[in-house]
Amino acid sequence: MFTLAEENYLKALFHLESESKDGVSTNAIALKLKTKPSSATDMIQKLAEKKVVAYQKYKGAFLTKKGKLIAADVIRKHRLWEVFLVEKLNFQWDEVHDIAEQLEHIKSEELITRLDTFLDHPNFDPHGDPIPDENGVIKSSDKKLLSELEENQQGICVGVKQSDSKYLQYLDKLSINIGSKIKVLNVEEFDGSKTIEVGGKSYFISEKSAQNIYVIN
Amino acid sequence: MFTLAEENYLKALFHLESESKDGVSTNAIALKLKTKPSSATDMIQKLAEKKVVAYQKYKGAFLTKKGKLIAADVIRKHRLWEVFLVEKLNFQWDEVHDIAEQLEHIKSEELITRLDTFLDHPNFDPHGDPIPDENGVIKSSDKKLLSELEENQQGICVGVKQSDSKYLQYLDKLSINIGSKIKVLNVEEFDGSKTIEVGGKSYFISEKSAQNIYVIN
DNA sequence: ATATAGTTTTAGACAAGTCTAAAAATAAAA
DNA sequence: TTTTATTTTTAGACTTGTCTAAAACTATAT
Repeated sequence: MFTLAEENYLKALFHLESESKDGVSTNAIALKLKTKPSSATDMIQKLAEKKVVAYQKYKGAFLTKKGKLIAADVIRKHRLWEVFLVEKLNFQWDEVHDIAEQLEHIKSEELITRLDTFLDHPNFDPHGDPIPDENGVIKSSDKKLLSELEENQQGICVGVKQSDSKYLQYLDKLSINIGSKIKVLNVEEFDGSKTIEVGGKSYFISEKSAQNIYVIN
Repeated sequence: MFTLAEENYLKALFHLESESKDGVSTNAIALKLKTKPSSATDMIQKLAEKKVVAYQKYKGAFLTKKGKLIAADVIRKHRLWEVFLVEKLNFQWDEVHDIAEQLEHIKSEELITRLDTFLDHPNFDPHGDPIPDENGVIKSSDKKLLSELEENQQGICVGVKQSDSKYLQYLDKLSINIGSKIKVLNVEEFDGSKTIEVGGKSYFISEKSAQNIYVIN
């Protein structure tokens, strides 16, 4: 069983690993977790003893297979709770992170199994990030930007890149939501703006705006 | 802001106060929280400094007005989460306590407000215990046992006293659930057994069984 | 009223997780 | 290749919440 602090370190390591090829420096971890490098060193050494992290002094750390599983499980919980908060409690996409950060540490396999079922086994969280399955496997997603779609292509909205309230309200006007099917009817060559179809109606969207919306297709 | 441990002490105190007129002994608190009396003393002293507990050495402790509010809030969260677990995730009444024990410490006013709305502002948890409102006020409940009802009286099931799986399955057969309207058609004098009407059908229930079901009317 | 039993508090220790300050190792620059 | 700068680790201290053992208080019984 892992403590809250341990889980947070594993999660941070998981995210940092995917960004940098080499081992992750204790400094980078400290930065991510808003703590001091000395604290990170302490914890990484502890996690190394527990065999969830591989670590050599001054050489950085990375997750072992076991560590990756635990981290993926925490991330799974986090993202499932985010879906719950948005879909069921009507939070906006940008309001849920801090709450999910707490909920992800609730200990109960059964709870997550049932939550997953209740939410109808979602594959993506409200930010468009994939939700690992029960075995920690992350479906390699075809997540791309709406701006990358060409004429007559379509995709399902899985999230947004940056999400401030005003922008979300704008999306509401276009009836774009998670799960919305978006079809590109027309692309304007000179500025990349698009005409799209959402829910039977057509709308106009600028290239800049389309670069902020994630879709899978 | 109160820590998880502090919240648990306040909650324990809240429950213990309602059982005994005098101040609550540190021993009783330790017993309830499965810790040692010395630990309880330490914590009570700390809470006294924070003005949420009134405490005199060797004389026991009780909650101040402020302490009561905080305790009621934790209990509110606990019970709302229990309703969620049972009504939405289909847990059984006896499986939810430990999970709610964790969920009750999640910090977010907004979350609880929305959860309350999502659950349609329930007044009772699955065990029939009343849910304090946003101001910590507990509706004085008319909770009684089904066995106390007389002929032609009726009540709404708000929970059970003891709940093992087998018993819950038995209740399912009688289509008794939280919120079920139960009408007493007939009471057998010599053994207290009853004929009741639930959902348009009539069933037979023993006195012993009726003593296990909470209703309000 | 005094000895005894039971309860409650204090004192000191420990584990987890953090911090600061100083030492050690690595990387960069002259 | 030295020197200098930067990164990383160690050492020691602090906080929270717990514990054990001992001391202080209260209640009980003779």
